[in-house]
Amino acid sequence: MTTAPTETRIRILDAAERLFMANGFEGTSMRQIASEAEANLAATNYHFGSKEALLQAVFKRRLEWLNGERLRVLDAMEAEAGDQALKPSQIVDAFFGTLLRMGNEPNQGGQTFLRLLGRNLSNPSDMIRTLFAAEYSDVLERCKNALYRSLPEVPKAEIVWRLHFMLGATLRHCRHRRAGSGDRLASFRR
Amino acid sequence: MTTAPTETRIRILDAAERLFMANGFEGTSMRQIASEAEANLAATNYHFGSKEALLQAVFKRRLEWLNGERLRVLDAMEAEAGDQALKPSQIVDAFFGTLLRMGNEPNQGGQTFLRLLGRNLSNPSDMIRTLFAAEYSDVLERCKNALYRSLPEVPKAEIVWRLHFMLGATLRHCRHRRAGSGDRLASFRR
DNA sequence: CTAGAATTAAAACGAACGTTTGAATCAAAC
DNA sequence: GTTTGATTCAAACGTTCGTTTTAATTCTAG
Repeated sequence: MTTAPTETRIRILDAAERLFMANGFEGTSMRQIASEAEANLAATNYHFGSKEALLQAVFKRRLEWLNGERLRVLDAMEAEAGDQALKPSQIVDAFFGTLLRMGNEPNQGGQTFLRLLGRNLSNPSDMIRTLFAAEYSDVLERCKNALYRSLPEVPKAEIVWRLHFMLGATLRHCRHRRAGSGDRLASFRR
Repeated sequence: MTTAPTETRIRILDAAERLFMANGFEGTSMRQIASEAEANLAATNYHFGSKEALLQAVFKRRLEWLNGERLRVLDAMEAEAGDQALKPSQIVDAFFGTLLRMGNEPNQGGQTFLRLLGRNLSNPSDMIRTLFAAEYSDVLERCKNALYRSLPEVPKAEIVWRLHFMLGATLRHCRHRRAGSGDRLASFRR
């Protein structure tokens, strides 16, 4: 299926991620990206096809890892819980905690990506919106079901609303976060 | 000095304000602005000289009104207070309250402008930064001095820091505010 | 070794961009 | 009624953009 990512492909992804975050999508040119990645201009279109597809790939790389990690955390939690329902705080931590912990690991582009995420999801384009719908459906469905089971007395529609609000608050946080402030969950524990 | 603003000049300013807010500076073209303002493309450069100068004019129009209003509020407060120092809450309301009340008046572009403000001041360009330094110096100096007098026991450097933090929080609020939520000061009274 | 994928280089494409130009239009002042 | 200055208009300018093409080169697996 997908071939192993090449060295240049990764350099282009990293450069695009950083430049999109710093200057926005329209404010970044393919020539800037190629130059920053020390790659040829044609290589960007060779690997990704178009500028929009490159932005998609930037998001997809991180979201695949992130949502995979979320599912792995849920797996571990449910294995330990046996047939008991998870605690709501566990589910919230699997979903939001995993996201926020992404920005803590040094030597990673997680910090840059989180801010790019916050920047682009405030006014998402149709493209970004559909990409997220596809990429998030699995983990979102699973978290919702876990919450239904964990909070049987709360109407399902209410749970969906609460998730919406938490997502909005988290994106707000991502958009304005600055590097090096330590515990990313602190602002959610008050 | 400055001639009375022409009808088209105002239409261009309004259109630019709304489009810059919706699509960002790089994401908005002069042709879009001219079309939305039902003006000729050349009229935009005739009235403002360049795209950057147009963005500056968008900010300047609102900031001149805003800072003038702030000074008027301070004048009225000090006239009533006689030779007594103003209360800190009064100064804060003159500075931040006036800003936030700007978005409450219907039939005005204040709401749009506040969000444009929040959007552009998170990563301000050099141009925006210098414009703000010039436009804000008067009212900021006066508010700082009023706070020094109002809080003589607090070190001046500490007052400056607190102002910085309040400005940051306010811009965060402006960036994510949505229309029609009523009292703009509610989130500051908790 | 060889075939195929990956990369570089240089050039060009049409489209859209910000900007400029020069003539046409209009409103008042003389 | 003509002149003057401000404003509007259609058209074009040069530049940059995303993208494509062609060819030559390097890397890598069978």
